[in-house]
Amino acid sequence: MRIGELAEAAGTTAKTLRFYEEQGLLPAAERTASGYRDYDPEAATRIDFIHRGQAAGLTLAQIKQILDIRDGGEIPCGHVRDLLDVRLKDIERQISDLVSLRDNVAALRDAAAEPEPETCNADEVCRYL
Amino acid sequence: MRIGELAEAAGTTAKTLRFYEEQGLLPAAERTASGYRDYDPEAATRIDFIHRGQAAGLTLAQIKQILDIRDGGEIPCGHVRDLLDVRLKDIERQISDLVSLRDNVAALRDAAAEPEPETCNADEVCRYL
DNA sequence: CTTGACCTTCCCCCGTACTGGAAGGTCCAT
DNA sequence: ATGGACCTTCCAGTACGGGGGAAGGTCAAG
Repeated sequence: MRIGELAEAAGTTAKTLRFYEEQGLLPAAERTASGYRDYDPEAATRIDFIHRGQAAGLTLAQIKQILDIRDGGEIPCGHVRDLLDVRLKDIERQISDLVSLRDNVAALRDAAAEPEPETCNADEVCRYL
Repeated sequence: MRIGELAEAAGTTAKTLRFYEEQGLLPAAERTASGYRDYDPEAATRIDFIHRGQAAGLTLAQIKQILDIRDGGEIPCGHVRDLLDVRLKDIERQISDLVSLRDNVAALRDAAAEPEPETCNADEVCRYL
């Protein structure tokens, strides 16, 4: 099948598939006599996997690591678990950072809710920030 | 004072200050006869304000909006409040997105905690993702 | 007078995951 | 044979906040 068909089947674009190939996430496709990429319909499975990885917040580089292990004939379960573990800790850290930020921003906004401009002085630009 | 001194006083780098000037966050400094930027030590206050804005998660473009209002002789309280309001909603959305993601990733990781590689098949790359 | 630290402008580079567009070739139907 | 939809490669740009380094000028100390 051609790149456009595969892209539609996998819910993405031809442009993105060429990009994935360039990044090493998809193997170089076979070519027709005229140079068109000719895909096995099963390639869609691999693209689905990439999408699942993205949904889990993995970067393309991390997804590529998993794919490389699998392509090397090994079973990537262990690495997947490690990546998920690291990713989970990272997400937790992001959440707690954002929660702190939310509290700070909320406090600032509340202070700014009833502004008393006359107490502002130009030196500090805005006393509510 | 020279750009390097100001940078150190404000906890940043000369490079960043030139960048801020280029972006319109800092007014063009006066120049010495030989072309060196010559700052008023009070410029540090403005840089501190930029840092406070960044700490509140505002972009440089948003901080510039506030600065422009202040530089226009108006009081930016209202705009600051609006920006903080929008920022707060955005942070809350990010938090709830991340919480959902955390739950999904945690479930995947737990499933991968005791892998049964024999039940994996190459077609799906990794059944734990 | 020289050395070293500082300054100037300039343009390119980082990561992330694409997207847009130009210039040209191909496939299929009419 | 012609039109339109598709394909190819390559180059550039997006948002964000800077960083790296070259080529050259300047300043103060020794």
